[in-house]
Amino acid sequence: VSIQSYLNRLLSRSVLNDDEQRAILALPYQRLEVRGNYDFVRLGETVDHACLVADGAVGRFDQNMNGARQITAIHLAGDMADLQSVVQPKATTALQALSPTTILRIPHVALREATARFPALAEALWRDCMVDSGILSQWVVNVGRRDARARLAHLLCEIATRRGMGARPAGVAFPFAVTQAQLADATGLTIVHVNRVLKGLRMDGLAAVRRHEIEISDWEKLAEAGEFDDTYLQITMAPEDRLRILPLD
Amino acid sequence: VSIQSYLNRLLSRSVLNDDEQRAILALPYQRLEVRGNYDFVRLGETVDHACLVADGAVGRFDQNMNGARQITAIHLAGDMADLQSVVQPKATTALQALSPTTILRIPHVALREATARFPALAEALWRDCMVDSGILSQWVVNVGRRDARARLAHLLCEIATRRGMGARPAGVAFPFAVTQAQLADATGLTIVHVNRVLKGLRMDGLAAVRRHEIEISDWEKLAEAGEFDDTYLQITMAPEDRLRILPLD
DNA sequence: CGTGACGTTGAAGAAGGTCAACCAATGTGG
DNA sequence: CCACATTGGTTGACCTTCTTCAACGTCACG
Repeated sequence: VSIQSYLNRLLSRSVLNDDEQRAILALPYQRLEVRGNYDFVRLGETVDHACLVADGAVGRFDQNMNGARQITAIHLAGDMADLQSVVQPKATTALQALSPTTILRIPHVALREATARFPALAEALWRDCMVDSGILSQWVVNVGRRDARARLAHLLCEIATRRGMGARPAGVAFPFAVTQAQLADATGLTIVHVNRVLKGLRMDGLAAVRRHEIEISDWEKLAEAGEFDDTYLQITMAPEDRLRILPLD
Repeated sequence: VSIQSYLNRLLSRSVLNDDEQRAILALPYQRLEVRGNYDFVRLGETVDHACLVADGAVGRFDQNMNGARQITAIHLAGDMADLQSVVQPKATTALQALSPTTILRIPHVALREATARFPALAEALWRDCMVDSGILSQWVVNVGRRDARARLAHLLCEIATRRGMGARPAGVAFPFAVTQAQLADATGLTIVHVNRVLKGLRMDGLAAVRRHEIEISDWEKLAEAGEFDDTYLQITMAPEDRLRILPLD
């Protein structure tokens, strides 16, 4: 996974001309391998680069004052984990690799040059940030208004859909390394309870989370249990709905 | 409250030159009076204007499939309630007035013209969206990792601080109309439990929520109970920390 | 082949939800 | 100006969900 996949992602929601697309592909970066559970962006740190997840997964970690951790976002391969740092370089949350992860660090300077030269790129990046914001908003609903089983089912559906593995008639399994502790931090539950609820989902034949993969056994039932509706992810946007405010030259 | 207050808000975090400031102040708008509990932006609707809250308060409403409602953001006078609609005109959540509210509707066309002419304005607006996103992120921590008392205390501290009423040594009261049902929707609790917890806060002399005002009796204790730290609001940003990526001409 | 990280299970208790009733304030039509 | 309806606030009794604590199992890796 490289910059091309991020460009594809931008193009799935925004319209960019050839020059603009080339400007994205020409962005310089520095490859960084990060081990699991490592904070590669710390709270309060001022960063001069944005982090594109090339492989693995990244969690955005907040915590309350008793040290109880809360994951407020998960970024998968192809996602820009802290695009907002371009306009807000001081990190308000920490970024931690959930498993061994490859990061492409893209200097802010390069992004700023590109957006200054091509305002439509600024627009596309701003839009990308807003999609993340919409996901965050659903996250609030998830922890605020769903019980444990629905929370976990919803989270699994979201991850599967974002990995392109959602809504299959038959069961699927895809590689994804996540611990029960991380699921607990993402759903606002305790590890013990996550364990019990996962057992329930497994027993009922909805889904199984194993050490290195997630298996969705019955998408229909899982989506129903998690009250999942994928529109908020804005993943399958019809070409005519893709946007550009600025003229195409 | 008018456009000037929104400009002030932008200037508290971004650097804008005179022309850019004038462009903001010159934005056209249409005034709209909205009664409490009225959805003035509905889910799925495509809007062609952004809503600046001139007076009153607005909630961003999501809901799960059982109809349980969750407020994912509260916008106060001086806030732009759906700035993200400029780059994403299809509403992913509903906006509802929490009490009788005055909205200034600013046409997207005007905002787009302004940002196309002055890219630094696009930057400032993008940044403003990201501040809201940071608040949203804390909202996840609030509902995910704090008990009922802390959630309510935190919410009251946030509202007070955003109204410029935070961190006073003596007690203060400020006008703010919110029902216990709305507080329940914002904190992911039930009305009954909100009632009991508010009673506790009142009895312990921390704060009192009345029909038309909120009284903060003891800021110190309330902030402690809510684990409140206002940095995430980015309200008091030193002038030298205010940002501009683009050159100042 | 030990050691640490992760997963699993049981028992007990606390936080919060549910149901149901009642009260207080405001607003409206006759 | 009053009868009545409506909305919002308050309280008690009971029950469910989730947490806490504590122990033990299991897998991977040096």
